[in-house]
This record gives sequence, structure tokens and C-alpha cells, in this order.
Amino acid sequence: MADCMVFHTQIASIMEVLANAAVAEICKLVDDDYAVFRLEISESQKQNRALRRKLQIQELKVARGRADRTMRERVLDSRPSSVKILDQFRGMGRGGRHLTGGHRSFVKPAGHNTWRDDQPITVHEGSGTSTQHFIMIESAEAAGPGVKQERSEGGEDPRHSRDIQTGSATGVAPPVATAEPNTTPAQPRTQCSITEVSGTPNAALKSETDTETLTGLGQLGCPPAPRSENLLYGSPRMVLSHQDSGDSLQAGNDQSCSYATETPGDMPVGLDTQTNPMRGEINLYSSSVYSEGHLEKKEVIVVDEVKVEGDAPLTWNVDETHLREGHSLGNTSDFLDYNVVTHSPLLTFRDRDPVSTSMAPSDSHGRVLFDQVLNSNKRNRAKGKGGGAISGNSKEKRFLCMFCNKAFSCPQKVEIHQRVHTGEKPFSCTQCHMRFAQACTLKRHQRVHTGEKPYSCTQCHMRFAQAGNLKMHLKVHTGERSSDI
DNA sequence: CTGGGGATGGGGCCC
DNA sequence: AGGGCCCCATCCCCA
Repeated sequence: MADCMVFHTQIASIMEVLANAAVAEICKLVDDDYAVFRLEISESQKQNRALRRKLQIQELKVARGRADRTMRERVLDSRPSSVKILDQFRGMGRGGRHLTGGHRSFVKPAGHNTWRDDQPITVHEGSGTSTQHFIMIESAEAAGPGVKQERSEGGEDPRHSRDIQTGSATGVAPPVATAEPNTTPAQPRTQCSITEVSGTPNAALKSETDTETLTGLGQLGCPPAPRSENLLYGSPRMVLSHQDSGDSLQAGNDQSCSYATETPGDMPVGLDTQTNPMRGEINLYSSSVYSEGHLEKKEVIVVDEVKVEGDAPLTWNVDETHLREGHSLGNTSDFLDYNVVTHSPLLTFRDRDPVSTSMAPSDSHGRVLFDQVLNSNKRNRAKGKGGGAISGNSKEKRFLCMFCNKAFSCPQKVEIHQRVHTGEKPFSCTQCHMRFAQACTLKRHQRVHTGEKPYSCTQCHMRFAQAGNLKMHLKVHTGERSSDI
């Protein structure tokens, strides 16, 4: 019995020793693994810290850039001119009497444009001399196999004179006109296109990350414009070609009118940033002050098709090959920025190689501006005659206004239309200082001075200078008028 | 305040 | 393609 007890005791002690040994071994293993684990964790943490630092540096860079941009915009904004944005959109005629007029509703969600897959984008420069940024939509059948570039050197219209008014407005000169200083230097005629067709094959955007090509304006053979850093700021994918034609044209012979590309006196002299409306932000600003002084640029984005989709982010589809061929995405990317400033639609190019999906943030200024543009768009569509810019009529109206996407049948129509957005009024009356966006409007206006009233009422002796007014007058006889008002 | 004329802005259509 | 004309909407001014 005693032996049995001793045996059990020995077994128990052995078991205990074994258990202790096992526990010790386990603990050792755990400790080893834990140490390794700790080491790995610490390394990961180090990496995390490094990445975080990088991120912070990047954010700092971005913030600095934004602050810089904001400062620039504030400087431009604080100009004494107070060229009201609305004035620009209202055309500055008659002291902006339209401010409360028919274009009251200014906020409208932007159209959501989506650029379709496999649709190459071609940028080509239109003819003429006026500033023009518009988008040409090419239907599948119209686009043809290869996207071509067109550049009509477009001899400058002799009427495009830089008729700088010499102030001292007489008669019914609008306030803006009277405020024009006669010392406003003519802006350099800068022809800026996102595609330099006539050479400079280097001006190509190779890929999204090919920032070397993009920032190397010098390589393009085109000297950067003043403040050219703006051209690239925030939009490294941009490729610009700048061309200073520097020609000054003589006024036409028409004594009654001149084609004046005037810079409103209240426009800041150093508004060279506007000479490049390709940047989104600049573009936005251009919507307000991009005015008579800058009519020489033509930028065209040819897009095979534009599609409107609900709230889906807009997508650009870029054919890389076209980019290699000297097409630049600069404008498209600006267009992106521009649209980002809208109420939400993100316009991006989509393709085999997505080019850009990141949008620059906007400020309230830009938002307001774009609201106005949108309003114009809304109004245009509300008018309904032509339908939306991206209506089924796109087969014929392939040229889009890049401000409001309204479609037109030819680039010149777009050019004229875009004066709504830019405030450009190249036609000035020499008898007063009224200026007009269209030649025919000037011609009609000149009846005010000539007293010509070719429209006479058959019911009474009244005569009118405009057919519309006669028609309105006729309603008096028919009893229609009073009920209208 | 209202009605009517004068005038401009802007788009569509035609040549 | 480009210019011109027409039309409509709208605003301003005045009696």
C-alpha cells in the first residue's frame, strides 16, 4: 500500500515536471512568435508613418497650390471694376437692364454629359479669329475612321480690328462703355489652341502620367504665355500650344460700324490669365470677364458623341492614339475642371486608358459662374426650339458650346452663341458706343441713328424700325396687346 | 400703375 | 460655311 502511494507520488511529480516543461516550451514559442510579430508590427508601423508623411507632404503641396490659386482669384476678383458676373452674362447693354430679366432662374443642375466609349476625341482649331472653345460632336458615321485635325488658318477678318475706343462716350453709351479708359492696352493677340496642328508634333499627350511632356511647354515650340504656370496648374495633363500672332488689324471701311474687340476698361490690365481659358478655374473666371479683349483663341474639342446620363459621373473617352498624334487633352481636362465646378456632374474621359477622373475642387465663385452658365443652358433648352444641345439632332448639330453644351450646326454659330457666355461684343456702333455680339444686331441698332422705320402699320400711321415692334403694335389694333400685358 | 413704343438679346431659318 | 433676316422674349422709358 505504501509502495503504491510512493509510486503515485512519483508519477505525480513527474507529470508536474513534464507539464511545467511543456508550459515553459509553449511560453517560449509564444514569446518568440510574439517577438517576431512585434517586429513585423513595428516595421509596418514605420511604413505607415512614412506613407503618412508622404501623404501629408502631398496634401501640403495641394493646399499650397489652392491657396495660391485662391489668392490669384481674389486679386482678380477685387479689381475695382466690379465687372459683375451677371453683367457679363447679360451683355452689359443698357446698363445691364436684363439683370432681373428673363434669365432670372440661374441655378440648374448641369447637364450630365458622358463621353462615350471608343469615341476618339479630336481637337482641332477652327477658323476665324475669335476666341472659341467649343466641342464638336461627331456621330459614329460622321466621325470617320480616323480622327482628323482641321485647322483653317483663317485669314483674319479685316473687320476684326482692335478698335480701342477712346472713351468719352456720347449719347447712350452704356455704363461699361463709358468707363473704358482709353489707355487700355490691347491684349496681345494670342492664339491658343490645345492642338498645334501646324507643326510641333511634340505637343502630344502620351499618357496620363506623362507629365514631362505636359509641363514641357517649351518643347512644344510655343512660348508659354504670361503666367503660364496657370496653364498647367492643377492640370498636368494639359498640353498647350501658344501662338502669338501679334497682328493688328485695321478697321473695316464701314464707317457706321466697326468690328471692335474692345477690352472693357474695367478689366484688369493684367488679365493675361484669361488669355488661356483652358484651365478650369481660369475658364470659370473667363465666363465672367473673358470679354472683348480676348477673341482670338479657338479651341475645339471634337467628340464623337455626347451622351447625357442621369447622375452618373461624366466620362471622357480618349483615344490614346489621337493624343499621340499631337492632340492634347488639356482642354478636356479643363473641361473636366470646369464641369466639376458645376453642381456635381463630373466630366471625365473614359477609354482604354482613363485619362482623368480627378477633379479640382471649385470655389463658390466658380459655382456661381457656372450657375449662370447653366441658367443660360436652361434657358436655351427651355426655349425649346432647337431642343437640347445633345438632342437627337446631334447628327447635324455637332458643335457644342463648351459652356452650356448647346449644339449648333457649325462652329461659327457656336462662336456667336458663346458670346452670350463670354460677354464678347465685337460689333460696336460708331455713333454711340453701344456694342453688340452680332453684326445684324448692330445693323438693326443703327436704325436708331438713321431714323429708318421700314415697317409701317396698315391700320394707322405708325411706323417702326423693327418688324417685331410692328407686330406687337398690330396687337393693339386687334385687341390682343392689352390682354398680353 | 398701366399701356405702348423703343430697343436689345438670342436663336432659328434661309439664301 | 457664312451672313443676313426673322422671330420671340424681355427690359426700359415715358405718357
